[in-house]
Parts: sequence; C-alpha cells; structure tokens
Amino acid sequence: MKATINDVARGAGVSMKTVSRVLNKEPNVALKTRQRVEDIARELNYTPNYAARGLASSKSYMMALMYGQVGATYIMEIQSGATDVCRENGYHLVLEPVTLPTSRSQEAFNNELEARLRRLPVDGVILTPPICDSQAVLDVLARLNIKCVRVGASKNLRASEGGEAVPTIVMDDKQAAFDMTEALIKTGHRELGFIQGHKDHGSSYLRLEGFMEAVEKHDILVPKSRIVQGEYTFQSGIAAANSLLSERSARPTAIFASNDDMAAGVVSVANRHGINVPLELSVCGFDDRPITRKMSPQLSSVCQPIYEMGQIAALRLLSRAEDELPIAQSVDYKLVFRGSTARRHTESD
Amino acid sequence: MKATINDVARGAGVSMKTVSRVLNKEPNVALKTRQRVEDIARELNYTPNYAARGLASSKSYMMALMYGQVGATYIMEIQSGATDVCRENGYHLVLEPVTLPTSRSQEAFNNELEARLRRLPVDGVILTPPICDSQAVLDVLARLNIKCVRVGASKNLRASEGGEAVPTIVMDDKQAAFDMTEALIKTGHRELGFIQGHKDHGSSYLRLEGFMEAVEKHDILVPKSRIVQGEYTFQSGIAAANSLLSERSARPTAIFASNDDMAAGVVSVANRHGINVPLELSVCGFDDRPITRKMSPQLSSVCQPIYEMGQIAALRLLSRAEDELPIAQSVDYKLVFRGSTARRHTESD
DNA sequence: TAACAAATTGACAGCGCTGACATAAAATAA
DNA sequence: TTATTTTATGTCAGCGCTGTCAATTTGTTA
Repeated sequence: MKATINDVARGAGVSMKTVSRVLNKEPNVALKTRQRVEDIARELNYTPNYAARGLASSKSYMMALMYGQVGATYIMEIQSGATDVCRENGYHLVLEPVTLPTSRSQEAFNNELEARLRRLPVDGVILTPPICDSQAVLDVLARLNIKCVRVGASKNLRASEGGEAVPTIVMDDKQAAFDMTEALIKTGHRELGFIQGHKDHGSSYLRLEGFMEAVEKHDILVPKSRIVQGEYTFQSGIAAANSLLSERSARPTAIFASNDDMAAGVVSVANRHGINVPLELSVCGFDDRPITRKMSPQLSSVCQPIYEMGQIAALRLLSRAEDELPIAQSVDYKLVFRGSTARRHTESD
Repeated sequence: MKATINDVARGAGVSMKTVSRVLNKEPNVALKTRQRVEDIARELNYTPNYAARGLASSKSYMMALMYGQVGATYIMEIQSGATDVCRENGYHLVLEPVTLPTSRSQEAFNNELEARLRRLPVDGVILTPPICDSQAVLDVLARLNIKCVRVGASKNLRASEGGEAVPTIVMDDKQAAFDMTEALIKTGHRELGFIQGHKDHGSSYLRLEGFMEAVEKHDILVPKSRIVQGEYTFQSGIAAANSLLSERSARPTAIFASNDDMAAGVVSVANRHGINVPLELSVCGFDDRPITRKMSPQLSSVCQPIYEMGQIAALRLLSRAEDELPIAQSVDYKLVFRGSTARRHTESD
C-alpha cells in the first residue's frame, strides 16, 4: 500500500541505491536518471520511511530546540521557523526546556542534562537565550559530540575551553538600542531614562551599551538615577517606573525599557499617575512581543526577525559544508513606532 | 559503545525478545526476570533505539499537536504537558500549525492536510481549539485512520458522519462562567456587563450561557446593550468597553470578559477614562493567561489546568484499553481573584 | 588506438528491534 | 497420576533504508 524505495527503483529501472542517492540529493547521479527517479517517486506518492532511514544511517533525523526562561511567543516563533526548515529536509524538531542551575550544583545539572540527551538522541541542537550563554550546556554538548547553533547569544563562547567556535545567529542588540535611543533623541528628547534587563542575560548589557553610546554621541548627560536595574518582568518595570517618575521636576520625557514587559509596566504606572503617554512621556520597549499590541497606547519597540532566526539556525545545523559560513551570522532588526512615543512636547506646545 | 538489546539480553541471560517485553511493559514476564533485565539495562545505561523500534513495529512513535489561531502560551503549556508524557513513553511530540479554511475551498484544505499528514506519519494527534471543532479535520484523520483526541472542544463531533466518538478533554466552560458570574453577584454587583468571545469559537457560547444562567438564577436583569460581541482580541475588548462604559449613568459596576485579552482592553479603557478599577468597576477575564499579571491592577480570571490537559491528552493517545475511559473527560478549573475585582463600592462607602 | 581516470550505478549486508509463531515450564484440572 | 490449559521464554525473519565496496560506463590522455 505504501510505496517504498524498492517500488520506485523498479519503476525507474534502477537500483535502490540510486534512488536513495536521488532522494538524499547526493552527487554523482546522471541528470536524466535523477529526473526519472524523481518523476516516478512523485507518481507513486512516495514518502521516505524515517525510521528505516534513521536505522540504516544511524542518525536520528531529529533536532532539539533547547530553551529556558523566555516568553512563549519567542519560542513558538523560533520553533516555527526551525520546524519549517526541518520538514523540508526530512527532519523533526522537538522542544526541550532546560532550567539552568541556580542553587543546584553545577555538576548535578550537567549529569542530568547529559542523561536527557542520551535518551533523546538528536543530531543537532538549537540553543536560545538564556541557554545559549551557558558554557556548561556547550560543554555537555561538546562531550556528547552533538552539533549545535546558538540563537541570540550575547556572550562569546566556544564549544569548550580551547574548543572550536559555535555558529551563532545574532541580532545586533547594541546597535538596535543605539538606533532606538537616537530616534528618541532626534524627536526632541533629552531627558532620558533607561531600564536595564535581567543581570543574567547578556542582552541587558548590550542594550545598555547601545543606549549609552547614543547618549554620549549626542552629548546628553544621563544621571545615574535615570538608569534603573530591572529584571525583564512587568513587575520590575513598575518598580523602575516608580523610581524614575517619582519626582515631578526631575521626570524624564522618554523612557527606554530593555524589553516590552518592563515598558508595559512603565506605561501602566504612567496611566495610574495621570501622566499622558505619549504626550508627557514617551515609552519604548524592545523585542516587539504581542504585549506591545495589548496595551494602550500600543508600544514602540524593536522588532527582531525571530522566525527567520529559527530558519537560519535549523539550516546551519543541516548544512554540511558549513565551514564557508561565517561563525556569527547577523540578522536585521527594525524599529517599530506605535502610539507610545511622540515628539517631545515642548513648553510652547 | 552504545548498549543494545542484545547486550542486555546477554547480560541478563535471556533472549532479546524477553528484554523487549520488559522494556515495552508487556505482560507475561516473570517478576524476577523482569527485575533482572531492568537492573542490567540500567547498569548498561541502555536506551532504546527509536528508529529500530519504529521500523520493526511500523509505528512512528510520534504524535502531533495540531493547533490553530490561539495564544502561544496556551500551546506551549499543552505541549509541555504532552511532551512530558510522551518522553516517559518513548514518544516524540511534534507541533503542527493548521490554518482552518476561510475563503479557500474546503476541498483544497482537506487535500493539503492529508498530504501533510502523509509526510508526517504520526501515530496520534492532539487537537486543540479551534481545530478540535473542525469536522473537516476529524474526517481527514478518520480517513487516514489516525487516532486523535480533542482538547478544549466545545462542539460535539464524531470521527465522521455516523463514526465513532472521539475522546475529548474538556473544561466546563459554562459552569466556570456561571461560578465567576455568581462570584461577582455575591460581592454585591447587580449591574453586570458581558463581552462575548469570537463567533467561531464554541467556547464563546458556553461562557455566555453560564453568565446568563447565573444572572437569571439571581433575578438580575441584563439589558441587551450590556452584552457585547467581541472577538477575543485586545482591540475588540477596547471597543466593547467603549460601548459598555459610554454612558456614565448606565455604567455597569462589573464587566466579565470572555477572555483575558478583552478584559485587558476593558481595564485599559477604564484607566483612560479615569474609572478606578476595581473601586468603581470590577473586571474579570477568562483563561488566566500571562497578561493577567502584566497589567495593573492584575486581572481576576478563570484558570484552566492546561498543562494537565496536555498530559491527559497524550496519555489517552497512548492508552491501549481506552475503552474504559469516558469519552469526555472533564478537568477542574479554578477562579483566581486578583486586584481587578472588588466588592461593590456602595454609595455609603 | 590503448591505457587510464572519473563518473555513474549496483550488489549486498546489516542497522536494532519487534511480530508471528514455536517451544518449554508451570499451574491447574481430570 | 496424566491431560490440559496458562504462563513464560525463545527462534527467526524482516521492517526500509543506507554504507561499503565492487562493477560498469563514460570521458580523457598519451
């Protein structure tokens, strides 16, 4: 009932091995043979048997997406991009949540992770924040000899001490923060506030750096009190906003939060205090998550091409001659302006 | 290097087949044999080769989670529960987004879906809203003879016309809406507003029914203008709120939105209009998504045990003797009260 | 032209496991 | 006790594919 390679081989008048070559896009098959085989395969509605293929080639044809404590939408988009690429290449993607060790001993974590990966024999792993910045994870992967690629990494890590570099897909967080900051400045804002992200996330520092560079470039002085530590959560955004907006006289006219959740916190505090956003206060976030459109006014933010990053990551895991690709591949971002930012409202307005 | 069944068999002094029986929890193995095999397997750090197993048994050991246009967090939680169960049983879960046909012809959709499922040979499928209420999808699945289970379904469907019933995991939306409404009433509210969900989602009607029954039970009259059609989106919540809160005199003191996004819209409108939530207006949502904690005040809502539903769904797909289980399995919900609801603020307060 | 190299194709074993069936051991009935 | 069922274990082929290596064809060079 279901067509096998054998059927296709018979139909095309070639050996199974030749069919196999065609299906796996291997070289050294005459063009017309290849086409004939492809035609027959299509005609017979042939689909490969993954299990048989995996057994014979001792590959699993699976890759894992390892993720930690990040927004569900982020993961869903990455996985969506990666899945699409996997499907086209006869691969499957499985999700693998990982809780980075905190109080637990590092060693216990390593052992556990190793055990999990043994049970889940994947050919490759996509690492997303904050996992991608964990040397421990990279070490385990290297020890098990599992290929991996990092998405959105902020630290410069190697597969192991002195090991080889790990392909990385990144967005230029720093430049994006710089651009967004400059955009605020160019719309008249000089009293700027900044809310930093979680201390454990590398992006927190990059985004702060971008902000600082833009500010310095335009000779704007930002007092220490205007740069508040956050934790990438709504609550921490509220706390930061309370701090930034406490004194009426010293209030910034624009606040740049390192992610959308915190920015949402700021807007909600502003609303509470009767501070009009954006007329009295411009607010912008980072990441462009759905929450930007689930608040009023809608939030300006920095949009990452997350889906594409997922695609690229999967592609890199699949590519054989990856040597030619740069170790760090950079993707574009886009500033998105919505209702939460406006030209500075001067006294004369 | 990697242990096989053969190694375990030799170690335990039994045949491969007996080891296989133990590993697959098949009956008819002597207790002490079973234990010996298990010990040796553990000792040898044996993990089954899924490909070989799948090839030999002509099963794929994969199940799919088909989902449509719903929140990412919902899917992530379902998949999390389902994945955990799958892992324990040597299964893998893959995600499969499905776009229900709108203007596209129904037939084209069916063919496409069938083609996808042929290429993705799964042993079972978990259907989530709104896919679970699509007879077309059930038909295709039935034709391909793929086992499935519905999660959060609101319509009563069969595998095909006159076909067998499909196992379903549900929450009692109607009762939950009833309870939440009654809770509002019991805290003094008699001027109630309701925002209905999207017309295409069965839950919209169930939730409305629950609301209506509670209202009727307590002899409260809710004028038609107080029941507004929404679409389960933040924007539609805003629109509905604008309608409900337009006339100061006829303002409800509590609004029950059929989901959290719409409730968030209501709160944002209230904040804008200077209507204090919860003192002047109580608002509650449904589903208890993360947004309930990403707004101020935090939103009261109805919490579904989504993770468990994912577990149960996977379990049902795996269970052999499922005949004994009820076709519709019901899970518990929980009302969660946060800052957005309060006892009615009477004049004398 | 022969002699050789390169490109193309095929033969075949076997990946690790399970299904179908056969056999042996234990439990029960007669 | 023996006959019969029940339970426990074993034998073996083969699932569908690919890796290895050998055979063949084609192209190139001398």
